[in-house]
Amino acid sequence: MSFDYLSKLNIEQKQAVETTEGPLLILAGAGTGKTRVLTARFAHILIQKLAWPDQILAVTFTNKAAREMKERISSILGSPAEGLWLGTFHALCARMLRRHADLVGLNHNFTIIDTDDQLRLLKQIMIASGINIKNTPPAQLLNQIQVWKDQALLPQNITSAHQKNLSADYDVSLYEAYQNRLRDLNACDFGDLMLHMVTIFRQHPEVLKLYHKRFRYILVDEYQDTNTIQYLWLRLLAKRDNNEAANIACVGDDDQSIYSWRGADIGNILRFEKDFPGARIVRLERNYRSTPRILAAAAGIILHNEGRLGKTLHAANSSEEGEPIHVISLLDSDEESRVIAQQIQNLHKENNSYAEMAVLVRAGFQTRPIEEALLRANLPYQVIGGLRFYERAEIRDAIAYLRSLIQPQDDLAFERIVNLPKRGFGNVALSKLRNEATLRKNSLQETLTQLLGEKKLKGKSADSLTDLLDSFERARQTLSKEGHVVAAEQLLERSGYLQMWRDDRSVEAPGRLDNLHELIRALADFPTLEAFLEHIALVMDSDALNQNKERVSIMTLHAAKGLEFDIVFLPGWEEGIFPSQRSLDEGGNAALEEERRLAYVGLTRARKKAIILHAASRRIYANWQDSIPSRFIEELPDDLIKRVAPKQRTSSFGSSAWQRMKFGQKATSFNTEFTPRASTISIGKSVKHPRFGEGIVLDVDGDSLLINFEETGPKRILASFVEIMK
DNA sequence: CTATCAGTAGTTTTT
DNA sequence: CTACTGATAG
Repeated sequence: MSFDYLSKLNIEQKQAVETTEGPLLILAGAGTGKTRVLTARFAHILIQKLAWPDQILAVTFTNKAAREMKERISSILGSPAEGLWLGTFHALCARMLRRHADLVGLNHNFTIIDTDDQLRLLKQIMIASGINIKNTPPAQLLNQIQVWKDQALLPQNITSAHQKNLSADYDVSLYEAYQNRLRDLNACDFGDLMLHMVTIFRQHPEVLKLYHKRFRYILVDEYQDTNTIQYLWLRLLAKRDNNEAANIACVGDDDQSIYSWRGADIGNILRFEKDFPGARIVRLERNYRSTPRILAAAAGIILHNEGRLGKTLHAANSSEEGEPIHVISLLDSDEESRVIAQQIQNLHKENNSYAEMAVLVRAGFQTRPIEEALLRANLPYQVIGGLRFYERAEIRDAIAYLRSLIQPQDDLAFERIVNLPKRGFGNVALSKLRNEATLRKNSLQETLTQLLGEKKLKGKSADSLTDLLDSFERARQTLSKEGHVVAAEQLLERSGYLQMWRDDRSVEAPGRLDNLHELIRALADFPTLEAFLEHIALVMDSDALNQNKERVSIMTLHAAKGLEFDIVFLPGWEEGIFPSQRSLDEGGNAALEEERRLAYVGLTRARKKAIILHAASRRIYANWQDSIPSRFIEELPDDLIKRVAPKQRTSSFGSSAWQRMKFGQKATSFNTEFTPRASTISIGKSVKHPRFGEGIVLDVDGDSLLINFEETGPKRILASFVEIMK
């Protein structure tokens, strides 16, 4: 057998692959071939026959990473990799929990509920215990419960020390009540998937032993992002009774730990050698992605952090230094967006593909002005992140219908759709039904069926509810006869849910209908509704669809981790924005270091070119705010950057703000083709825009024109994007 | 029960 | 500015 997976590896990578026995920490810097090593290691263990496929546990954080790994393993092996224990922490825990559910009082077919359901449930519990929801928001407690769960804390483990972030109005008994209610509903929230498994491992050593026997090798991706419970879960699985060294290999990069606010504990990776005595450490420092200049700039920033394991990236292909990092200083945030659009346009003319450019922002609100600028310049873009397919309201509604169909006792799902479309059954009636259901110790759906049978409900609402229940009944029959796809479609149709959107005259309605049809289509990819629901509960990503599109990507720095682009724009490098004020206020120096790691992540996304921008004045919501350049700009080594500033303008723009800019005096002439043509354009002229068509100029403000378009009405457009008509 | 309005808050979010 | 929530009127 000759599998050519080792020859492509460098010496450190090879070492990481071939050191199969004992604990191993692979410190893999950005762009050093981490995924390649992980998959090669996996394949190596199989090919050397050190273990069977089902004796390796491979854990990732994202479904995307799991999918990628699976594909690459298959391609090394030359056959599809089946039966692997490869997946996200949550997916793997769900798989285990289905086998041992009874040990925590659940049935094996438990439902995994989403955030909406969690909140609704907790709200009900709080109202039931007479708490004023207005003063004590359920969301706050829910958040705390999640934090507790991430720390592996059960209700009985909560002490006053764990509650100091929470007002006294939130009693711990609420957490207990929430857990009890979940158990009664045969449901789990996301945190429970891990919490229950850790609980089971701790209370039932015989179960843990099963997995000890099974897993000979453990691989963990993104170890720097593990939180306490994930760490405990791993340690329980890795540490054996006889103190024999576990074959656990963790890959991570302490410099890319950016999720502490979600409970990720950078200490886990820093502590690795202590946790696993005799651990070996392999550093991957050869970067195959970026130019030496970009790497040096990133290094210059991250050097300011303390408490690192220490690691320096070297460019593997260092024949050319590469371009300096551009730092563009601008007057205001509007100009920032315009310059980004302008530069994208220029770079595209120089044969750079849109798909190889990305704009990485610190926070979501920064995307809108950039989107607008790209839209005006008629440049193709996509915003990554935001609402994912399965988070859209109509999809969640449809899912609630499907859950109610196969699990009539799923009250949370039923509540969501009982009055959707409107069936004259609002909050008042719903809480009456809830009370009645509690009395009868029955599900909402069953209780409603009984009440209708007893003729306890009358009028229009009784009719439409009878219709609803009838739709469920018929769909259940269809399910057994014609399969789940037909049944699902029939249910959504007969219940009037699809019609509700057809009747909706809003602009979003057609899109929502499309999504619903897409959902029905996707059902065919799964053998059963149960399999489909499990998939969407755990595999909520949909970015597999968006690849290879010839578009500029706009996303947050967090969302960009793991991705790479030729050219990366980094706007908003201003104190208060990046580093984020809120972060600094709440987390002090630790938070500043995390912000700095974010900057490091941002820069190392770029292969060839990184462009940092900052503005002296930024529009935040309604008003303008002055801002000074980010300290991270000052931390960049001077010889690696090139400062670029627009021409000093004579227009009415705030020159006082400009004066306050730290780099104002250094500002050189703006050297891109950013040429306002306002001089030739005046009020009353007819102009033509590639996207909006023809219009009349109503107002001129510098290079920004107010144009009344024939088709779309007045819009603000950059002068360079329109043509003057004779 | 539903529609409308006023008031409020507004980092990051792999599952 | 806007998107979401809760209270109030119809």
